[in-house]
Amino acid sequence: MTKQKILIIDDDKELTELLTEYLSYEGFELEACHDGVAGLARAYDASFSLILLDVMMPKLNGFEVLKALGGQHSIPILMLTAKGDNDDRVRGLELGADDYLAKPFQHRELLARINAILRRIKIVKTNENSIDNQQINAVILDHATRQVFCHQQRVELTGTEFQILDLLMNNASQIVSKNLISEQILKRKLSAFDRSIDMHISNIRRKLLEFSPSDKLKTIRGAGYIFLTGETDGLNDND
Amino acid sequence: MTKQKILIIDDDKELTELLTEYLSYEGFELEACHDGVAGLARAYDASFSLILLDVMMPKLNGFEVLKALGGQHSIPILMLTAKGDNDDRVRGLELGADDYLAKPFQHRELLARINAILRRIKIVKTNENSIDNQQINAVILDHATRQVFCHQQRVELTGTEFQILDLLMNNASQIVSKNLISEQILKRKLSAFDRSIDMHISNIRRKLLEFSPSDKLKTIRGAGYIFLTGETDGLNDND
DNA sequence: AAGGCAGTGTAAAGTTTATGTAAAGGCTCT
DNA sequence: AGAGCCTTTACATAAACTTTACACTGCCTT
Repeated sequence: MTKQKILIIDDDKELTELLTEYLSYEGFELEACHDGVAGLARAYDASFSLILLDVMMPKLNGFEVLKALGGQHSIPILMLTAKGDNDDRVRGLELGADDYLAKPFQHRELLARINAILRRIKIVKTNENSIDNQQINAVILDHATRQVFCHQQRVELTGTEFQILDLLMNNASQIVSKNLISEQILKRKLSAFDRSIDMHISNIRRKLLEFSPSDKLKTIRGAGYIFLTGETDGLNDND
Repeated sequence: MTKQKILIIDDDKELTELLTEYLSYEGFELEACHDGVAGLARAYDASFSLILLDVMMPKLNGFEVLKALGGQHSIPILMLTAKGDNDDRVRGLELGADDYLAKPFQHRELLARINAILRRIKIVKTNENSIDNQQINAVILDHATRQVFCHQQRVELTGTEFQILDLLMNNASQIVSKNLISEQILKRKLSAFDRSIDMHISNIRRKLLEFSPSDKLKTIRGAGYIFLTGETDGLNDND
């Protein structure tokens, strides 16, 4: 997966530099704004995974930024503040912040809180997309018995092949990157010349094609693979 | 919506009663367990929306319960503890807790934190089910499947072309410089006689024109390109 | 107004990179 | 040791990207 981007909105440049260095080291991509107005403008960029928002700032303070974004903002917000009193925390949370950390804080705690928020989002997204026993495009995947059928005929898949097909079917019609497959199924980072995934895909393709005339796995060069739903969803390139 | 259920795991019966009363009043349905083993057993009931987990408990402490549930548990967990020290908090968060609140706490802060977690989950679920497409000037860009449509017809773009079009559409009606395109998409500085961007633009133009009579990419000599919105936004000088 | 120049459009050639797959190698379990 | 599975190697192929080359366009200079 690509690096997750974090937006820091804080007028303390020394702090933003420190955090940028620390969080970059932890694998995030950082961008800093030094006042509320600039920060608010950037906060609409959906490519950010999380926003670190200071309360005390020139032009527009943290609470005002929160209000402007509205309670339903889709990017999670972690508030940072010098004042750590209870009412302040509650106010921030009620205005839509996801968490609240009082300065000074230890970097490790900030990281843990960031990860907690991102982890929860990831879990929710994963659960939202997974179904237990599904049939798509003549392929049936039975989790209980770990069997796969294609056009009512049994297909013999290995464990890894089953998991990859499962992942692809859970995200049918959507691109699934090799990177994701590697991390989710093979439990390792995808390294430069690793061809394992290509091989597994190749094998799944071959086995499914034994019982079906059409290739159900579409390659998106440079991006990943898609399990085709079979409805003419615009994915077939010859209609 | 039906009432959301919260599971409290805490051996302090006085506290659980207080919380039960308070949170019931706030519209939640409560259930309490008074030791780790009983709590762990109930924690697998997916009908709970959230778990309040005490650290200091007989039989199995909060950290052990967390570990047993694993980092990917689908029910969010808010830890409660008498010890509020940093290491403890970080440990809890790293083990999979979503938040951490030190006793004694004000009921209102607990409620705010509970709501913050539940709100985030709701937002993510809502977003996940809504499609993340944008349509401008008869061009639709679908991020999930990485497909592009122009006047309802599929346009085959390469990865780089897709990214450039995405960038341009995200800044529709605004000038996007070649420099920016080069740095954002091609990940390199734009050098003197580099014509790559011109080529990509040319290809995107050609592909879109197959399905549309009007050119959607306007060249601003010496400055960059603009994705036209189609409304007469003052950018079209000849139609 | 003519000429020159830098920026742009695009076809075509050249280069790089990603992918498909057979085959060999290696690991693990029995 | 054998079977089964996963990974690596190797090579062919296809796709994408960049460079080259030349025509054209708009703008500035003279």
